[in-house]
Amino acid sequence: MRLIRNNGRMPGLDQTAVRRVNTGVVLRALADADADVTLQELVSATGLSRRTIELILGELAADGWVALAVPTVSGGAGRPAKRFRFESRRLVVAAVVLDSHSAVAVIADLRGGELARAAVALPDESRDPALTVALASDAVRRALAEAGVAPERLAAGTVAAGGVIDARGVVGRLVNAPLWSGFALAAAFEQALGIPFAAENDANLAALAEHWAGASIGRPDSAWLILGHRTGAGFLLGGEIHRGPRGTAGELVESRVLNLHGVPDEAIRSLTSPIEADRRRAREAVVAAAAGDPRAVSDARAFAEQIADVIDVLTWTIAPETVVLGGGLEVGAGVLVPLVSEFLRDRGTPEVELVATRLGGEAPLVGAIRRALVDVDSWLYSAPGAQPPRSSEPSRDEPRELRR
Amino acid sequence: MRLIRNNGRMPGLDQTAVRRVNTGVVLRALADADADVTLQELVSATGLSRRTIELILGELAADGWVALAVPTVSGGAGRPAKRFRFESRRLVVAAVVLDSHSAVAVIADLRGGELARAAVALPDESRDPALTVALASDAVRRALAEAGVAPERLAAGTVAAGGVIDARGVVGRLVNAPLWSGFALAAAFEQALGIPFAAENDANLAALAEHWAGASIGRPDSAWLILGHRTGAGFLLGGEIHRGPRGTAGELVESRVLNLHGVPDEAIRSLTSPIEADRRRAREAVVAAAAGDPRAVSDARAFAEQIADVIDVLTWTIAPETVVLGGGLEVGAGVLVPLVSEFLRDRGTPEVELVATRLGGEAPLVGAIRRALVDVDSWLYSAPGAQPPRSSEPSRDEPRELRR
DNA sequence: GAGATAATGCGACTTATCCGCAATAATGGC
DNA sequence: GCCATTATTGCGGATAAGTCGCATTATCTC
Repeated sequence: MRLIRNNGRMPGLDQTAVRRVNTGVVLRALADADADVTLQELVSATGLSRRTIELILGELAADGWVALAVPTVSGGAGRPAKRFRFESRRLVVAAVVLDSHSAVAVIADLRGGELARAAVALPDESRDPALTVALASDAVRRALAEAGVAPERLAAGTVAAGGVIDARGVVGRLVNAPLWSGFALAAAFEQALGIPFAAENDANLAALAEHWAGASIGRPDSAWLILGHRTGAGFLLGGEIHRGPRGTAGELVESRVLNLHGVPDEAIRSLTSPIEADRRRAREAVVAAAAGDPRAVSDARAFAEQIADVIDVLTWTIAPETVVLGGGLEVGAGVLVPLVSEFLRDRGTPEVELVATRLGGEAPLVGAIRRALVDVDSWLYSAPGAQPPRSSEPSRDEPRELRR
Repeated sequence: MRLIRNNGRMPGLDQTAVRRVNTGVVLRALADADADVTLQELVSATGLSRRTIELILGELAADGWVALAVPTVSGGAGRPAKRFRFESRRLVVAAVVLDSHSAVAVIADLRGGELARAAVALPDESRDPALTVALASDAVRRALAEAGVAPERLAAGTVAAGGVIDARGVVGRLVNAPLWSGFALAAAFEQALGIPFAAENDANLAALAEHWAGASIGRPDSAWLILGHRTGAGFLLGGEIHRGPRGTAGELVESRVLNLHGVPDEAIRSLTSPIEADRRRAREAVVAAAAGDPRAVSDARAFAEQIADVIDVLTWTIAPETVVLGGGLEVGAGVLVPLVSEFLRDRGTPEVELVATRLGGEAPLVGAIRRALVDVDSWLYSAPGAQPPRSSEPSRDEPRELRR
């Protein structure tokens, strides 16, 4: 007699849910604080009573999430308040960035701070997914060792790569690497490292990074755009990556209608080239355009017009509030932004904020860190019904109230 | 000493929050049930104990949200269970659809069922926003009276209109109606009727409607598309309307890059015309194409190619899982869908589900009902920290535990 | 060293959930 | 028609977790 549908909807709550949520709220407040905090500060931040916070802190301290800070020198009169410190290395995450020639692995703490980094060259053009994952996983382990963190503390990871990657971390099509098509990239890293792993398009992660700690802070609807030698976009909607059901969102270069393939040979387009010599020539073209050299200005205008066309299309579809020029374009932003804005005005495109990346080439890596942290957050901080990671529990003395 | 940021994050919970949430869970289970339900059924649907549900039902009944159903004839042995009925008319919502010639107002109950409808002709081409709102509000009041519902029970409303409308219900640009530019449409209805009102683009509401009760059920990432005489799209991402910060998402016709203005004169394009004679000719063209008439087939192919081009662009940006052909196109779906699919294959566009509207011309209206219900849901069913409507409380005996 | 000040530690009270027993109201066989 | 069977109801009591407030404690200032 199934008269009532309850398709995965929220189940009823009991008191223990309250404690679960409140524990998360307190932990989050601690993690977000700039410095060690007092009970009073937690009271005003969470709205909970001091007594409750006291009890929760007791449990958190017993499980190693917080520690009493050294009895710092106090300011005013009265009994000095205890200060509590969030143990941001209680767990760490891994970020991996793959390109055709190398892999970089970074270990970061729960606040996103980088603890260690390791790089590895990938066999020239071998393009073997399994080998790549093996080498990159080794790099993660080396970085972990260098950071001096026990492997059990590694809670989650994210790998950034080019091309179409769907929500389950399966590669759709990698430019120039047919062997990767259909490869379960995220699952391969999960297998190799024994922790939950996500795989995401690098432009999407760059967009996430800029929103977290870059040029689009406070702009939850933004796009990260690269054009020229490479072409792609990453979209953030409501602060979350928008990849679409098959991961195709952002791979503008694949559209034969938009036709961004036929790349003319203006030097300025090579700002996004992976080859240093090309990039140097492109930078020279930017300087020349800035100086008013007619040929360089004409080239820059042609490039800017193509950028404006793409932004116009984005405005009537994805409708970002902000567009971040990334992947090398930031070098030419001084010349390009005014030109692009002019073309947009000509087309009657509604105003869009146009800014240059602030994270530069680090953007995909920073985004991968952030992405992994979001995964951890989802089970670490409250959220009734959240699930702890599947593979390996980070530690035996996991706090009970966070377990289920 | 603001060391802790708590920018609108979730505050701590106390026990009353549990009751608030559980009350909402029970109410939602009641509302979602197909028929009157027993306590046992609520237990299995919510996971709460019978005792708790009993207490909550007592409060809900006292406040008029549920009633004891007639002691229906029972089936098996044992004491027959009481059956509870959700009072779906405890509150109602209003949906208004504006086009250039008329306004339609509908009153619907909390399950979305239509209770009454009223229409009004708008003065020919007068295009006065204030007058339009006044006439449409009168239609709402007439429908309310016809439904026999006390005005205090009207909880929220939504108005559907063409053009760019931002998240606060301000009109950006209405095709052929410059007087409307910048008009605060939602606020005008709020003023006139004294209840929270939303204003949304009609294509966006159509997309919402198809997902709720039409062709894209179970497809939270979908697009509703219309091309030809009229051109526009509505996007649903994660089950919610995606309009972009300025409401520009979906107004593809505005893009000079996509250039969907220059409408050739193939008869089949007039499927989306507001003029009945044009539509009849278009339907004849569809029949002719289906019969193999060379000229008609050629026209249909040209139209299908343009549709395919738009879908290709959407795939690499919005990336819908499903595209619903609406606003008259459903008539030609039999002819158009295969042709569009063929063009998409040619372009290498990843597979997209392509379906015809199931709600037809009612889609924007149904979407407006749904949109208003979503507003009500947000404060009616649980959600700690939810706000009741601003303007007029629906009734004096509002349940206490739902108030704050 | 005394007073002022602010944080801590803890007991008492409240809210809301869950558990389980006894009472209740139908059905159906004899 | 009566009684056993059965599922539901009604309600008292235990438990979890949050709030309030008083007495205590630790530090600074004069």
